[in-house]
Amino acid sequence: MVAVAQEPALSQLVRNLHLLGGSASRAELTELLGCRRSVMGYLLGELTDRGLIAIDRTGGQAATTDGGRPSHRVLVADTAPTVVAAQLSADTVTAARVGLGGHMSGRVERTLPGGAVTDTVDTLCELINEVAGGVPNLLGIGVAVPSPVRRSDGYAPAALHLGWPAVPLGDLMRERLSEHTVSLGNDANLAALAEYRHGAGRGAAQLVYLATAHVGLGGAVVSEGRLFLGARGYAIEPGHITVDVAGQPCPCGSTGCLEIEVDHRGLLRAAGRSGVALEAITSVVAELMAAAAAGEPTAVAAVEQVGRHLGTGLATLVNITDADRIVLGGTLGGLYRLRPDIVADQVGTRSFLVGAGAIPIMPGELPDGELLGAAELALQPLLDNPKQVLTTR
Amino acid sequence: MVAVAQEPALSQLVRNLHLLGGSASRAELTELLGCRRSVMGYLLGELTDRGLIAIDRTGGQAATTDGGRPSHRVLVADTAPTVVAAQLSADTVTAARVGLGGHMSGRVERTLPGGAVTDTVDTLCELINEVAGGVPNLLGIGVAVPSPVRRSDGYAPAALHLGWPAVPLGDLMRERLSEHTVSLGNDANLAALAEYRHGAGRGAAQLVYLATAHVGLGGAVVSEGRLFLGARGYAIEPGHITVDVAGQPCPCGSTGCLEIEVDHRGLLRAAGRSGVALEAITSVVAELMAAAAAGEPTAVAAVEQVGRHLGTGLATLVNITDADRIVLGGTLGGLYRLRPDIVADQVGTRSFLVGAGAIPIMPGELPDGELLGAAELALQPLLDNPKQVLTTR
DNA sequence: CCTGTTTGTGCAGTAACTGTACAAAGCTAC
DNA sequence: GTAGCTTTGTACAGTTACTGCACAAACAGG
Repeated sequence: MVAVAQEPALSQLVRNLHLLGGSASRAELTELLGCRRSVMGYLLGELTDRGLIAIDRTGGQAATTDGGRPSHRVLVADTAPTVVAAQLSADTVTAARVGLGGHMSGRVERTLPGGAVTDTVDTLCELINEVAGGVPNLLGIGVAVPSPVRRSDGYAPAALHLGWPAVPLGDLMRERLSEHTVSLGNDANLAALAEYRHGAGRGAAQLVYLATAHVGLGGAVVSEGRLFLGARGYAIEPGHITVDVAGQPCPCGSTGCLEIEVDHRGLLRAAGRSGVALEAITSVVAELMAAAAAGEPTAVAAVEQVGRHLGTGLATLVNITDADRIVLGGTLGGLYRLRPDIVADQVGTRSFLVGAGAIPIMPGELPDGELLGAAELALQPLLDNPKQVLTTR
Repeated sequence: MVAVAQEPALSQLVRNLHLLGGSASRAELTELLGCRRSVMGYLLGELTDRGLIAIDRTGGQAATTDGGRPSHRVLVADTAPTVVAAQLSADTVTAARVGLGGHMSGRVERTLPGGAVTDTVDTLCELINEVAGGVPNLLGIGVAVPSPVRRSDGYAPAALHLGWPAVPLGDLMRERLSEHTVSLGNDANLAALAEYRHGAGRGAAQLVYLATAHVGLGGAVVSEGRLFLGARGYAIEPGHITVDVAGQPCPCGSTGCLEIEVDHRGLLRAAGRSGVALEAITSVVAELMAAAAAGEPTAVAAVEQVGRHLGTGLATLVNITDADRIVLGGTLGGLYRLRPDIVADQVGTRSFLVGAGAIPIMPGELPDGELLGAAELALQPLLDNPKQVLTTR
């Protein structure tokens, strides 16, 4: 209903190369951009001059040569800029290097000792500095955070699941990493972005993503290729969608909220195992999922109940967003794999205007989606405006 | 969190002129585009050559001359293309001519006789042909429809409030208006777009719009300047957000849905006046609102109850969209004017991360928002790509 | 080695701006 | 009324980012 203006060809080219994993044949790219071969020559020349790409002319292993001249291979060059991605979760911090194309290397993980906010930020930034050390052409640092994050500056107004008050997380990190550009994003948002670009969400016009991690529930929408962030960056808090009016009371004052019914504690409660200590939740949930997969009746019943509630919540999100793809991350992906029928049935019967089965539901494909998404965030300037980022020569 | 590529200057210029009502000083436009005066000269030359604008050099009534040379006035030319906007509602059809800048002329309205779908479409298209007759440079026809509309082709999967089955409305209209480009959109979406561009939603990053018309409830979101349509165009059906778990049963199977509680029938029910005939609803609601304004207790109580439910529903929408502006159209705007405190309180206390009063709520400013929005839809190609639309010379 | 197919390249050309220097138009003060 | 100031429009010579065409290169099959 509302069209868009065409975007600069160079940016399109870099984005396509990135989405193809950093390697593509020249002919393939020409096809995707819909431009002449001479234009591609000009564009590749620009990028080669700036050290972003290298071209392999040997055409040795050209897959499909229909009798014609084999196409050159376009690769991300060694001299191309790289980013460092980091993830903060309830009990660990992770960091890795990621280049254009989305390939991750040097991944390190560390257990959080707990303690004050500044201690955690210190640990996180130390890990980042370790990974960033010696990286020659570091474009920036992207960080995935398990709390709402203000888009303008990375302020975290309420990191509930970390037990934190409002924290100017962006400022704290920039103080400690002052020589680099630091961008922060909510972990569910970033995982959704990663799935959209490199995983189960590829090609969706309107992607709804939902995931459970350690505690709580995160969600995101990628709409026409862009994260739906809202005015401040706090959009899509799916936790308090009502899925069962006769359900559990929620601290928010309502009952049967999606978060309460389908997060890890909700799943354990459904299996009659309330009161598991926070530290043990991840492993107990893993056991429960294994038991359900093995057919243990209590576990199966819990999965079924949570699956129904999940489907109900998804239907509400589908009605609001008119999604054409649903991706489930974390434990929700495993849960869906066990009983796809229950989730799909709820979505089909409760969403208006959409026939049952019309919306593909799939588990997330990326084990490190949050981390990869954080890299996407840091790579964004390169994708949007390659010329500006790659200072000439 | 995700930046955008800059758009072509010519398109930006046309859009700015449109948003300024079709008349602006040259200096003002230069300031808005952030370009040099010479660039503005080039751009205006292009548009003048193509007959879109005219320049008034007399500078007679220059408002602010700080001692310098007064700026020329840029106006939409008589030779500029025009569109015809039409609106289909439950009991009437309306049409008018609209030009760049959003000025409406030749508005005509006709009562619908009822009858089969094709009769209604006939009446609508006859009215459009009347208004379109003799228009010299007709760019296209935009139509606002009180039902979901598929963005790809204008198919209406369920025009519930018209009592219609699924109808290929776009095809039916294009058959009858084959010489023109016809675009269809949902009326709430289009009213929201109009309020965003010309009314109470100006400047919002994330606008939530909600309105009641004859029967039912419509909603829309304008996100970063663009309508949030979803994959097919069916996004933001706000009618079935739960606002009162102990509320009225809804045909959808749930209870206390937003639509059931706050649409015209809900308002009348709250005032103890169920069972008003469909034809009389509009006038009886008007009476009720007048009585509430005059302080009549039953009417006031009804307004208060509906206001609370409205606020609850808005809070849910705010939590999902992270809005920074709420515009209420139709009767909801009047209701808000009567008791702004009740609505604002509910929104403030029930939306996470946002302090009370942080989100400006305002009644719609445009009495013919749907119609104006339909014009926006038809004008869109001109705004997006002026060069392509204005065939040279 | 010739043919057919597909692909890369050199180069001249163009659309869409951009920057600078300068002229024009108004107001104010003398 | 004209000099001085401010702000604004204009002419014109670049520059950037492509675009189209003609041609050469690389491979497969006969």
